[in-house]
Amino acid sequence: MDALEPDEDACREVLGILALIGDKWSVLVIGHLRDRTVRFGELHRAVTGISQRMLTRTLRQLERDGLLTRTVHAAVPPRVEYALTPLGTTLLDSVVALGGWAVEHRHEVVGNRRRYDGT
Amino acid sequence: MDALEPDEDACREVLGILALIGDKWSVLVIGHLRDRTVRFGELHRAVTGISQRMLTRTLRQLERDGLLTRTVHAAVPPRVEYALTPLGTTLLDSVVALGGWAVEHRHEVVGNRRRYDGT
DNA sequence: CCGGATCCAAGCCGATACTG
DNA sequence: CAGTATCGGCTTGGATCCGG
Repeated sequence: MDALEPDEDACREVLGILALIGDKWSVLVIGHLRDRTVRFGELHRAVTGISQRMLTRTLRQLERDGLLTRTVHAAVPPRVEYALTPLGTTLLDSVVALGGWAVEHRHEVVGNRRRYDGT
Repeated sequence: MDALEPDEDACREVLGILALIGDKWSVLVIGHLRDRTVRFGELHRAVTGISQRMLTRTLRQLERDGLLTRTVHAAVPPRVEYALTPLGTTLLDSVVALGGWAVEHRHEVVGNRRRYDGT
């Protein structure tokens, strides 16, 4: 694992960031913010199956990491908008690149699984 | 999310594969198999903190996906060796690439977190 | 409209003990 | 040596109700 361990405890940081990529909701949310600014309710409808709770938690974490911004417009009704930061955009690009691997090899992988399960 | 949704249900497959990357143990195990063939006990010692149970489960899943091979040498004492398949190697390359993003931006991310938590 | 707070079920994961 | 089996704690995530 040397390539992922420049020094000893950087490893935890890197793994923590990779875990972000592995999180289903994070990826979907980031994907939906690719080019636009999106409101909370809009995301709630767009990301199929996410609960309000999980959407809030996911957005908070991504905001904490500086991957997106949260802007509250004081008004009635309330209006909260989310958008990717430049940092978030670079991450999205990298994730899409890795997603390319998944798209390329997904048939191979599911084929392997079926063969393994059949055996 | 169009780039990750070539068609409707491919999305689940791709997300499932991305989840693999998010799995701490999978990444560490794959990393240790980069260039060598490794025995079970050797992995157990190399991957710090992993339990026997988790190592077995992780290896089984990676084998199921066709990312590594498991070869049993009938002998006493038993001897089981694990090695990356070509498919596994291509995944490792992609993961290392994404790990590059994490290494590049990790200070920025943890800085953001500290600022957020401080506020 | 946005999201915090609470309750509760499901599943993960480590520790431990036991087999071929 | 390389696992499997079982148990118990703990996290995770959905549902629901409530507040700004």
